[in-house]
Amino acid sequence: MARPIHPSNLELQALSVLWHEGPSTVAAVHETLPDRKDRAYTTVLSVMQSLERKSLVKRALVGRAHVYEAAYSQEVIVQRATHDFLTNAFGGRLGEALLAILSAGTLTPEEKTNIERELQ
Amino acid sequence: MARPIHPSNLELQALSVLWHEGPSTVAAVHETLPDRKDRAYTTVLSVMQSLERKSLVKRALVGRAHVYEAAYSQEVIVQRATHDFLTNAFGGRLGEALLAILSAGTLTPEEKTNIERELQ
DNA sequence: TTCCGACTACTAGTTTCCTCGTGGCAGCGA
DNA sequence: TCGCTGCCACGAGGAAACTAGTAGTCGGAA
Repeated sequence: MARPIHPSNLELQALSVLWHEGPSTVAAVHETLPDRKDRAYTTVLSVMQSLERKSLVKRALVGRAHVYEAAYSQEVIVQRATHDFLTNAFGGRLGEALLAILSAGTLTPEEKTNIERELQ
Repeated sequence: MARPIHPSNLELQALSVLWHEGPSTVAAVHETLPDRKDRAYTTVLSVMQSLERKSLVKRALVGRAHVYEAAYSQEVIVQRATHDFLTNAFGGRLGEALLAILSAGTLTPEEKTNIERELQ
């Protein structure tokens, strides 16, 4: 069982909640999913269970609720997803991808300086 | 007819071939798909047919072969895919996404200056 | 004790992808 | 004319992904 298995899009969303909010209950993830789509509680629960099956999250009992925690860092998981995205949408052309992302929104000044530093 | 429908990953790859190589036959796309996975000719054919069903490509008969051409520009289609990627993998955080892409490969100097210009 | 609310386990249906095989047609070379 | 080759239409099948309902458990309130 080795390598972290590729999470699906919705699973990725759930993971991104865990990375940014820390360990969370199903209910908390349900509230926080970034695409804000209306979903049943049990739908999110199923996603979390699927993540657990893939060993992408760990689970702990806290009080009556189960608290889920990402098992791998964002860097590790997202690297693969990024590579796929690059290949699928841009045929691997980094430059095009960066421009597309830049035009998808705006950066805070400090993000901007981060990027500029990274460019060197 | 409305909105261009969301292409799947493989469909996106096929489109990226059309955008970069221009109008192409199924055989040409088959050769050129960026992930270089081994696939049957008919698999790629199916993908192209699916794209046509979604009106994402146009088809013309040239000699005995059908030549496919993207019906929408890369910008239009990729914008949506980029937004989804951003939401799914980064909860919408542009900065993180940019850093992830930067660390996925290297830029040519001219891409680099393009990006820097865009940053302003 | 009993009942209610919060949670999870289990299960299942639908849809979309991805994959490819089969068969048919048209042209070309012998 | 016959057969081969290249190309497409059609359709099928399996695997995920996404969705959600139902039933069961457990703790706490009444």
